[in-house]
This record gives sequence, C-alpha cells and structure tokens, in this order.
Amino acid sequence: MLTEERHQLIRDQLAADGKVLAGELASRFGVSEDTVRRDLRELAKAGQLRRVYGGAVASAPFAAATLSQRSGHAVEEKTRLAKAAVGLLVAGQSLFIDGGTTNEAIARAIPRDMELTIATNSLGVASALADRPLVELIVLGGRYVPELGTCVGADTLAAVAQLGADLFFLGSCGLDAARGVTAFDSAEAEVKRAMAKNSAGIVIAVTNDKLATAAPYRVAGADAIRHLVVEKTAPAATLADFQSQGAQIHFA
Amino acid sequence: MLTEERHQLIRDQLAADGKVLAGELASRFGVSEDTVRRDLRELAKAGQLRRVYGGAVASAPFAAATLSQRSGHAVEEKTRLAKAAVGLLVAGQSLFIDGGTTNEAIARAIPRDMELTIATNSLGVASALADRPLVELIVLGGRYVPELGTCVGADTLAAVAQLGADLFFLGSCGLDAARGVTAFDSAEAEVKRAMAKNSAGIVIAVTNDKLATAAPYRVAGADAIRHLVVEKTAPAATLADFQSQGAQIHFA
DNA sequence: CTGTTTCTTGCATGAATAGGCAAAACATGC
DNA sequence: GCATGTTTTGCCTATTCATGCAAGAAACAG
Repeated sequence: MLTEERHQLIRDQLAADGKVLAGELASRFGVSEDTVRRDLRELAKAGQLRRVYGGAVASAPFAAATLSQRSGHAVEEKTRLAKAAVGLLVAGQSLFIDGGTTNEAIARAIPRDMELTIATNSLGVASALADRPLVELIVLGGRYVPELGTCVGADTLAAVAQLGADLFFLGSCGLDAARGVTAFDSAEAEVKRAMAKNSAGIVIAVTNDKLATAAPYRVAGADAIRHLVVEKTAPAATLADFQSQGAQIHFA
Repeated sequence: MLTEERHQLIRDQLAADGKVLAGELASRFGVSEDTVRRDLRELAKAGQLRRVYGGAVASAPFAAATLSQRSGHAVEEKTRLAKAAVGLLVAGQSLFIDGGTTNEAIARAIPRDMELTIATNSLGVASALADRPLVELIVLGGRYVPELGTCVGADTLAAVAQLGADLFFLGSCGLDAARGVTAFDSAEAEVKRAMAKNSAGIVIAVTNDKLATAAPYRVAGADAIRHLVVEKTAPAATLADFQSQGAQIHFA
C-alpha cells in the first residue's frame, strides 16, 4: 500500500467521522502504529488534521460542525440512510440539497470520485462538499438562520430560480401521506418549494421519527416524492401510502 | 510495445484506479521497472500524474492542497493579528469579510457577546460565525472556488451590490504601497472591488510575507486602506508608505 | 504518586529510485 | 547494403525513502 493511499484514506475517514484512532488505522492498513503516527504527523504538519492523544481529529474550519453533529442523535441511522441515498446518484447529475443533519450526512457520503453539480443553501452541506475536487459547488446565499443551518430569503429564492437540477434532496421536514411534505418555518418552506419546482425529482431520506408527522407549512404533496429512503424498520403501512402515490421506497 | 502505448495505458489505469504501482506495471508490460520509472518520470514532468514512492497517483486537482496547506502556516501570527483586528470593531456595525485564512482567524476571534451584521462570501468565515447568536449572518452565495474557499461570480456581485457595510475586512491579497491592493484571481478581484465600493472603510490584516508583494489583479489603491493590522516585526519603511497615504497602523 | 498507554527520536534494514553506462533497436542518409 | 546517429532499454551503483524496532519522554487514568 502506497503512503499516499493511506493519507487519502485517513483524510476520507476524517471527513466522514471527524476523527481517527491510531491503533485502528494501523490494523486496518496492516502497518505498525509508528507508521500511522508518522502519517498523522505529516498530515498535521500540512494542516489537514489536528493531532490528539490516541489519534487525530478534523482540523478544518468545519471540524466543529462535523463533530457537534456527530454527537447528535440517531447518527448511525442517518449514516445508513445517507449511504443508501447516495446509491441513487449518477455521475454528471446536478442536485439541490437543502438543510438538515440527514442531508449533511448524505453530502459527506458522496464519493470523492463522482462528478456532480450541487447547489445548496446549507452551510453544513457546503462545508462537507468544499473539498470534493469533482463537485461543482454552488452556494445559495441569503440570510443565515442558525436554527436551520441554512440560508433563506429573497436572495436565496432568486438564486434558486436561476438553476435547475435532476434531483432535490429535501431534508428536515415533516412527512405525511395525506398532508405531504411540510416545513417548520415559512421562509424555509418557500425555498424548498422553489427547489422542488426547479428539479426533476425529489428525494427524501428520513428516520422513522419523521414519518407520519406534519409541520405547519406545506411544501409539496406526497405525490411529488420520487424516492423515499427509509430505515428497514419503517412501518409498512405508512410506506404503502407513499408508494401508492408514486414514490419508490429504498431501504437503508 | 511502444513507449506511447505504455503511457496511454498508465493514464488509463490512473483514471480508473487513481494510482499505479511501478512493479505491477513492469510485469504487466513485460519491461523492467527502470523503464516504467522512466515513463512515470516523463508523465510527471508533463503534469499528468504525481510521482510517489512505489508508483504514482492521479495528479492532485489542487483543491486539497492549496487551502488546507495555507491554514497550517503561521497560525500563531494570524491569531495575534486577528485579536488586534477585532479590537477595531464596535458593537452594532455591519461588516463585509471576504476569504483567506487570516480573515477566518478574525471571524473566530469575534467575541460571542458582540452584536454585528456580517456578510461574507467565505465558507470558512461563515462556518466560524454560524453559532454566534448575536451575529446577523448574510451568506454571499455563488460559484464556490475551492482554491480560495470563497464564492465568486455574478450572483456574488449581485448580492454584494444590495448591501453596505461600515468596514470591509479584505483578505488573501498582495499589498504594495505603490500598486495598492491586488488579488490573484480575476473573479475574486471583482468581488473585492464590489465590497470595497460598498463599504465605508477597508481593514487589512497581513503577515509580513504579504507586505510589499503584488498580484496581477488590482483591487484598490493603497489610499483606500483605512486600517492596516501588521505584526510587530513589520518593516517600518513599508509601513510609513502606507501611513502617508492615510492608513492607520495597528500592531498585533 | 504509580502504572499504563501513547508519543517522539534515533537507528538499522530493505525497498525504491536516479544517474551513468553499454547493448540493442530503430531511423536516416549515402 | 552499409555507416552513422538517435532512441530505447536493461543493468549496475550510490543514494534516498519508508518502515519497524527500541529506548526514553510525555500524557493519561486510577
């Protein structure tokens, strides 16, 4: 195994998990811990990670975001959903991705060697994609809302209006077969509606607790959902309702 | 087998796998490792791959290195500059902050209890400010440039045109008393000019190595600089030139 | 404070590499 | 055909590089 390969794998795991352990890497790569430590030292010197006792953590300005999110809720489920959702992608597509921790997990799960054009109003998603060399990243600016982690407002809407996408990864929403997709904030709903209007298909990845819940602001009908990515344990009855309205169900 | 044939096969495998091993290629082509190494050397000289011990990898699309490399450099100096620069702020002001690692340090140094309105086209700056409860953050979207860590383009310019600020923290630039403020990229320079035009004063914080250097694209004259934050060890003669054109000098 | 884990440093070893050299393959002109 | 010059290739040698090991230092946990 090339030294450079190890470095790349370490960078990848840092981007995905926010941390690496020296011993774990050593056994994974089949080299001594000394070698791994040397790797970590070099990467640290290049500013690509921050050395800590036992391993290393991401050092980028985005480390905080990544880490704080890791400590959040239902991380494993979201990572599984993300991996399944990424399976829907085809190289060369253009995407809208809006906010939410699941969407951030999806952004991190996008392979580094896939060429895509991605427009997002989420800082977390943008940060996760910032170092993907093959991703043409378009940041949708506007007034930043800390509670959502996304930009909203007239500027955001204007930027969305100029773009089109094959798929729209719609996140942080309520989901109900009867009421469709709903959002918790008026301005956020406006942006979601604009993205939905300008994209060919909507993809929604949700954990079970979001299924069959509704928020005040209506974004789109359930029949607008092209792909629904859910946990294996999702209630079959609910899924059938969405399926009957045209959604393809994908299990993580 | 023709030399050119081997070169093409090497390029093919690099595109497919991202790496090649010298020994493996030698046995596959039925030539000595020396010949393969010569091939790799030539291709590396032509910039088509990056030579590493044991073989070669796909040439770095620059993005990974450029920004993160810089972030590792002169961290302490930049932190000191940032603390001094933050001293110029007054609660209630509105700011433009553009890209560069020094500006990211400044963003991190902004006290959490200070109320400000901040517009930025830098993902790093935006991420640093995302959790400041009293900062009204406006993200200036556009096409993201990995090498700069900022958004540029028509969308960015349009967003800047709608805003005004008391201070503009101008970063990642060349600085020369005669040529003024210069940028390394045409689109970047455009955004900086727009921000300069719409702000009442320009603040520049630079490490010594940026002083008395010039880049291709002109942003503003030296007389446009209101505040110049420099290291204590900055050469006095250079500082005098800026001072005579109206800049206030602040030592970190 | 004590023991354990992790980290750095120096060193030895083997693999990979660059440069020099000569033979072979190839092209070119007579 | 023959002679000449060029290019390619493989081999040899000195050097550089990556790695693991050992010893001492530092960080951590109890």
